[in-house]
Amino acid sequence: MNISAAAKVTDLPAKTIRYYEDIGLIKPDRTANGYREYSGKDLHRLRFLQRAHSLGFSIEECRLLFSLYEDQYRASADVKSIAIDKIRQIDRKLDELHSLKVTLENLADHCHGDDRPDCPIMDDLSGKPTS
Amino acid sequence: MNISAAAKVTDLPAKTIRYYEDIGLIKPDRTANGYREYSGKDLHRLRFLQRAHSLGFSIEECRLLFSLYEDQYRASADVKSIAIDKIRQIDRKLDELHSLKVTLENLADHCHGDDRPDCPIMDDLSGKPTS
DNA sequence: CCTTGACCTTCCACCAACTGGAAGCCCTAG
DNA sequence: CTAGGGCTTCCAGTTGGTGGAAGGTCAAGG
Repeated sequence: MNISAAAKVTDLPAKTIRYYEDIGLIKPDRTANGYREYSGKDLHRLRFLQRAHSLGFSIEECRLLFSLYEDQYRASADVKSIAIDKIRQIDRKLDELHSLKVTLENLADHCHGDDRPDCPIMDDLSGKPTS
Repeated sequence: MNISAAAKVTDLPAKTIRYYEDIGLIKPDRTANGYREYSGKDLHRLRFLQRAHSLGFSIEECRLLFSLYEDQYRASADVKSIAIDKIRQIDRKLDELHSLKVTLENLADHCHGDDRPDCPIMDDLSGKPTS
């Protein structure tokens, strides 16, 4: 299977698949003319990477997860702890975004939003003390 | 005021301030020896940028916001619509992170997390149908 | 006067995770 | 035989900086 077909079945852009090869995540065979040839194993690996990445794991985390996947004796606890870590990272990001949102909403709520120039959002950004 | 003092009062790393100059966000004077010299106006501008950026606005959005800030006749509605847009972006990101979290939590909850190798997280990543 | 150390300057490289595009080979259909 | 599409490589750009090297400047201490 060549790269564009592999791209279709794995739901990854061809460019990304080449990039994954650059950084050593996958090493497909080559046909006589130099084209990349993806085996079933390669496709499985790419799908694994696609799923892990879409779950928010970084490339390096995906690399680690796949090496754990290939190690048939690894403890499930090792995998679980990575997932738990990722959940904590997501929680921190959620908190941060939530407080940003609250701040912005407060500012926007106090801005009348018409064609007059006075604007509490600008006052805040420019460091004017809140009245 | 030289760059390290400016860094202190604006809560921005000196490197970042130089970077902001590179991309045209600020143009401090230079003293005879070539050192950057930050005026009160410059500091105000840097603080504006720092606050806007910490509220989640991108560099280009900060640039836009500052040009609106300098336009004393702009309508507050123009500023408000940028803030509302940003709030919507944050909402989308919150939704996305939340569903990631739910998915990961489901996977982690079903993983016994001990020293045995079988692991539902891996099963999911490798495309094994959920039992 | 000289040295030392803390500044400052510029420039270049690097991070993640791709994406776009150019130049050029390959293959097939008409 | 040519046109198109797909494939290859390589280079540059994205965002928002960060780290470091090489070298100029300045003030204090001996």
